[in-house]
Amino acid sequence: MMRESKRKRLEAKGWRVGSTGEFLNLSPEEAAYVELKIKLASKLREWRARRRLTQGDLARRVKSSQSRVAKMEAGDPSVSLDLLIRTLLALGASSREIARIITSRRRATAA
Amino acid sequence: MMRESKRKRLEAKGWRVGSTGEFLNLSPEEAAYVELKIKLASKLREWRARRRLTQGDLARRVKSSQSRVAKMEAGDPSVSLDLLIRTLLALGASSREIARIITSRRRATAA
DNA sequence: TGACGATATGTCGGATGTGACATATACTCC
DNA sequence: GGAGTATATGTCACATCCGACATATCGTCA
Repeated sequence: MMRESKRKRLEAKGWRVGSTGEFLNLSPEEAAYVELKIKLASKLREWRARRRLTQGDLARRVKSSQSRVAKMEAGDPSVSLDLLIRTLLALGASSREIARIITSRRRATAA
Repeated sequence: MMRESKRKRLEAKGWRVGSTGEFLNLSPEEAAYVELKIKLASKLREWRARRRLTQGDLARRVKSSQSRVAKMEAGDPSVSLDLLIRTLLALGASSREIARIITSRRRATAA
């Protein structure tokens, strides 16, 4: 399956700003994939912020590294849905909560 | 993150039969991960069966191969959540539908 | 200003995942 | 029994992902 090729063009910049660029040349499923990732990513950051943990703390908890956590929270292309979901599960999220995250409407990022 | 190590012991056989072996030595999040995978996997098979497509047909549609589709539908350890979700998205599933699958209660496999 | 703590970005070696192919198994229908 | 079609299983080369490390950027406090 393709995907990463097109993704690359994205990460050059942008796509965190608006509403996840359908205005860019993403196929519907690519857009949906990125949307999903961003939702999980920002939920993860939210979770961590609420408990006032540093990325390093969180990393230790799920046996990862600070840099990878940063990438997770940024929805970096090098992070898979798989890792995001496993991480949330490792933090005790239930499948119901995961589902809620997935259906949630994404709140505007910054102003 | 560990995971695959333990998983290996599973695939020797079993784990498709009962209720996804908490009776095996899986940590809660590992169990949840496998559960999730199985739900998506069986939904995929269901989707395909309903349209009376062969695995080969489906594979062509999502640019994969018959064997990988078989593995996806079997929830094989070599298949990531990522691939399962991307495939469902590629088949036109909405995030809402994905979420529904995730929360769904799994029906008994065979008798 | 500088020092400090937190987060971001870049890179790399090794681990996992992926499509493809070969082959095995299963199930008709003749 | 064989032929034909579908699905399962094993393997492999190549791609992608991962944790780790180094380093850069940012924010705050003195």
